[in-house]
Amino acid sequence: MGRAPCCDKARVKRGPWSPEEDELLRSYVRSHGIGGNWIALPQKAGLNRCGKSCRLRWLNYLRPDIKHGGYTELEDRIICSLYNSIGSRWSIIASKLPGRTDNDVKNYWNTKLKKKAMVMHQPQPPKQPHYHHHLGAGGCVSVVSPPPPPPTAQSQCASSMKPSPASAASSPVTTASGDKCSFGAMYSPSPSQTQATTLSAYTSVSAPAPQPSPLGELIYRVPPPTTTADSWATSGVALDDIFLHELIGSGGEFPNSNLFGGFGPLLQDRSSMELSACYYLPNPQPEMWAASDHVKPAGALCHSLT
DNA sequence: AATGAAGTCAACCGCGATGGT
DNA sequence: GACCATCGCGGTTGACTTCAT
Repeated sequence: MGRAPCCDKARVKRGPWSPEEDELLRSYVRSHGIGGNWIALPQKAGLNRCGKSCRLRWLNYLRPDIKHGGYTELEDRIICSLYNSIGSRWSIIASKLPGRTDNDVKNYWNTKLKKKAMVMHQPQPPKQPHYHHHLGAGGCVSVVSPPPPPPTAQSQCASSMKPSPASAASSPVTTASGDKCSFGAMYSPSPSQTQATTLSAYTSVSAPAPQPSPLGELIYRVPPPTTTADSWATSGVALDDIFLHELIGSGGEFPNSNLFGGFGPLLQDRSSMELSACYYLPNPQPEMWAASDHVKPAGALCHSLT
């Protein structure tokens, strides 16, 4: 037995919205607000549309602060980085991009960014350094071997081409041992790099912080690329770490406690912890691990990514 | 100019989450 | 706790546009 439809599909108009319908919805929302009930809204607004359709139209198109197209390189990086970190959680990703909607970001990823990454993706050359990871009890990793070459935008994005498990919030990379880790783990900078970049991102900027626009804050935190060519390579490395912090929340509390298995509270003390990676065990529950140093924890496993 | 392929994106669908009763 | 209505999300579809031949 199927779920009852939200409205009588035979009686409501479907398909593209006319300018008249747009104006009806816009003017109704302007004068009455949404009123907390999208299902009842169409009738009140004089629209022969399903409530869900009205909601979608408003959120994705009619809202006054919506931006369409014209994605900047920074937005590309944010999308790729967040996709690497949390997977296809478009609403979360879109929330970091003022004026962008989840639908828009999703379309942009599916039609442009993903393809770009696939085209650019090159198989790893045989002589790759092995990135040894210390696996803590929580199943997380920290890079302790010499850092890999700086990733390019393409390589960073390309890793996202691997399908994400539906329940895990990232694009996993399978290690030699069969465990999975996020791309951020693979390309975490060396301890000194991480520290320097993270410190730079959080504390070394002397200019006053901009106003609370999420994107503004990100711009503030991410060191601006010096050239177009190195833009991804220089700031992309740190982006995952920055975003993971970002996701934990400025006060240390994780905005979505389900993400990363609710490990946010462990990460409150930034001064002594380095957020190193997000690591997935065969258990699909993703977990965050904050390492206070880079010494292999007792009983930890060591991986080589091949 | 015609036509088919590929790309784009608004809109739809169905499901899980959430909140009220 | 069960039930119901609604919301919000991610995946998918299909109409339209652009490109290549």
